[in-house]
Amino acid sequence: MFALVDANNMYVSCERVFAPRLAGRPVVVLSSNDGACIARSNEAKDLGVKMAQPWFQVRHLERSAGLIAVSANFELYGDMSSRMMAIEARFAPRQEIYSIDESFLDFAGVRGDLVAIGRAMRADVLRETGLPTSVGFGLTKTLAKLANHVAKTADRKPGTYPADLAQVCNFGTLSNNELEQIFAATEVGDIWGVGQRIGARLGDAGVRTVLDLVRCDTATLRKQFSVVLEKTVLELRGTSCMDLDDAPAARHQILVSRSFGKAVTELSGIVEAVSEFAARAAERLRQQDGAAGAVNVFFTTSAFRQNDQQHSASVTVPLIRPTADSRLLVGAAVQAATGAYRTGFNYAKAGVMLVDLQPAGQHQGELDLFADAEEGVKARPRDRAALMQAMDSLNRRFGRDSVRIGSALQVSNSNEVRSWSTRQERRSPRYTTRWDEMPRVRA
DNA sequence: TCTGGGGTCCTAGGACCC
DNA sequence: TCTGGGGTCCTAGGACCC
Repeated sequence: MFALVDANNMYVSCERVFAPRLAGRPVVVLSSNDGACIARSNEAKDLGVKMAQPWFQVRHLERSAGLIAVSANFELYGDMSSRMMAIEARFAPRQEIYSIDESFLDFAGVRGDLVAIGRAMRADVLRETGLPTSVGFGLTKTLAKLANHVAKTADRKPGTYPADLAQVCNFGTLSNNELEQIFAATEVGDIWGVGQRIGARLGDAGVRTVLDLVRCDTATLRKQFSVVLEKTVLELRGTSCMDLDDAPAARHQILVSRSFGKAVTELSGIVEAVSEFAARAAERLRQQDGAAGAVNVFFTTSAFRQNDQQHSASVTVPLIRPTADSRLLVGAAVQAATGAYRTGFNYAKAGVMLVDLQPAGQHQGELDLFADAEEGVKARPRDRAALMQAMDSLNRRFGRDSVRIGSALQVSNSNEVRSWSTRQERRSPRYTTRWDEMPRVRA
């Protein structure tokens, strides 16, 4: 038996823990540049705010409906997430952390009333972190996801599903008949693995509810759609096709990308941004003890600005050998950006992707063959690793960017506000991860 | 004026090989 | 006129997730 536990409106709930004035109010959390709504409280959903909806489209609700918007504070959310995950892990032998606000738990072999266990887990998470959660139990991961959807919806919109399934929903206790009624009341698009495109195509074929879908012939689905959809249907019928993954492998790619706060036209701005993104990606690469075989750099104009000439560049630079050295990775990114840059465009977004990732130190044998080819970076591998380690630990201790790669600083002084950097005008303090931003209690 | 930032998996088709 | 066949590997793109 699997459980899927997730926080309700995670980002908004995190903000509410430290700002009680947000309780009961319509609240949205905004993406970088305060561009779009990436989380909504139930009250904001009721006002009709859609996921990923541009802020300028709903901004009028600030005055007319008391909508409150805050900038995303990912440092806070990440820390709250790890606290929540640790509590959930106490309740089952195995846990897969699926996203910042969701984990699957494997209850195989656990005895007792699962609904009672689910309620106890909710209560612990709420008491220890302040975050409200929903819990769904099912024979497969897809069913657990659906049970979770039922738990949340029964709580939020009474009438859709039986009221006693609110907050904690265990499909294991339902009869076939009851389960069919739930399937019939759920649209295919609400299923894990069916998005907009597939949902629309299924709709065209007359398959609208989950009940319609589970009655389809799997071989036909496989032929007309994909094995992914076939697996989804098998899982809905109770045949487990997806295992719990409690030992996540290292990432296959590392991406750092950002929309600019203001359009960038000069090469210098692109180079600055790309340098910083590459340095940030390299940090993450070293965290997983990996090395990158190639660096991809892209930058693009905005398709939303229809009067602008459009241009997208994407260049991949292979490295002489896999590395996690920020200097080499930043160098490669700058080289790629310089080569692909074209003058006369309003660039709106850029990114750096590290690809061909592999465990660090796999290529020890061939090292010195190529040493001279890495221009400007003269260091033996061991010195190189030590230097990067020192840089990472200084940055951890004294704050991000205490030590940086030179080329990221060449163009503009680090103290001045760079034109491309993102705007976040409404960010809350990082209450749980910065000493100087901790909440204060007045006696 | 203003439109997120990460990831994963699968598939089709081309390059290449014998 | 007729112009092999089967396999692997890689990449780009599409779909999905939160």
